[in-house]
Amino acid sequence: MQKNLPKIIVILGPTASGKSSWGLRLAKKVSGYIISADSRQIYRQMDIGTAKNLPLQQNNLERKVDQEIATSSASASLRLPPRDDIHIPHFMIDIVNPNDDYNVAQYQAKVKRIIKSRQPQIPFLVGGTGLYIQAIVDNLIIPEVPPDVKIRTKLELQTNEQLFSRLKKLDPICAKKIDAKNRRRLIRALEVCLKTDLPFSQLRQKDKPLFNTLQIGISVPKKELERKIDSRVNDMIKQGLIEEVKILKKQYLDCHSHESRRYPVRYGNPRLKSTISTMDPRICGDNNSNKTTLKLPAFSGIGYQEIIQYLQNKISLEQAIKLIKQHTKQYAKRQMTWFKRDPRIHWVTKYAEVEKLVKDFLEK
RNA sequence: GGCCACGUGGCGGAGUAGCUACGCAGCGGUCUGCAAAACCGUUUACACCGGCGCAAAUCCGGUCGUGGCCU
Repeated sequence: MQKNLPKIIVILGPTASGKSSWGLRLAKKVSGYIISADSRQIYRQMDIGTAKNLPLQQNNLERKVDQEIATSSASASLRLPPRDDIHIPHFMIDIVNPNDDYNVAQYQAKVKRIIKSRQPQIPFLVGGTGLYIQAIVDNLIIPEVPPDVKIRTKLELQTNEQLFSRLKKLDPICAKKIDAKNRRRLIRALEVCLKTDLPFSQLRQKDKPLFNTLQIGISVPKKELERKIDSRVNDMIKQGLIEEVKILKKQYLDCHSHESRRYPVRYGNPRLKSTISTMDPRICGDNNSNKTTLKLPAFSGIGYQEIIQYLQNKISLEQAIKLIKQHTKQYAKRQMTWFKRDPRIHWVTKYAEVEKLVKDFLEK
């Protein structure tokens, strides 16, 4: 344990493992607060599909408490006895609109600021987006090269092979490690090389850690997790996911009022003749273009893509629900693949274990 | 009962004699400005029995099964 570094506690795990409720319980216990580490809860209006219910309850609580304070005298409210429904502040939820771009760099910067401003209160970083968590825990130095439309537009014209051989020249080390067929990564690597005249591989570094971190992973047996996912998805439908998506679709995807995209998008392999390339993929989500629809990052979220397909009459509701469940399970698996490689994570199965870990960590 | 068609891996779906189809799912993995994304690797098959052929998922015969039409 490094001296003098602020402490943070990370609660991670696959979707539906129960992170939010454990995080909330812990935060109440030690009067901490919560920072969501979830790349989808960032978006406003996407509540049901991103399982935001707990944080939203907390927000409502906040309003309620505010009202109580407003209606009672200040001194009286300060003396209110401790109650179970105390409000725990939640951060990094509802911070941009669904048609905004968002990324790790922005996330990292903002979270650092929040933690700093709240010291010495204990933050609980709760979520399942591995990269976002890593950006904070390992203090990743993300090359300060924001996405550049011009460069990306040009690069989008080339095939994977062309991109790769170019990268090989500019940054052989990076070329060795990169997925040669992953255009998104190829383009970013080239973008950084071209803008900085430095190899991307040299810029990807970790800075000195900013925090003393306790990472807790919630371990749920596979079968049980699958059950939880199934029932969570059923609940989402009951809670009105379809209605939520309808509203979003109408507002952001149907043929009206949208600014042009910040960067161009090409679908599929440019060598194939079926490839479509366009500068504004948000054109009319409806005609045969589910891919187009999905180009708004927020709408690539599980639960949203499938319901949109359903609303476009491409699949039945049953199929949509089945797909949501399937995709969620696949996602959970990917999350585990990511987390597995970090040996610092303490995997636990029972809440009592977590409480002990936290207690020991805070006493150190 | 008769006639016709079809029977390929968990599912979809090519292949009509000699070489891994493929897609999805499953399983494993990658990950530094879109990460619930993007990408990579990979297991499982030719209904059954017999025949012709150097060689059969592929041709012939039969058995079983499925679907359709007819009586």
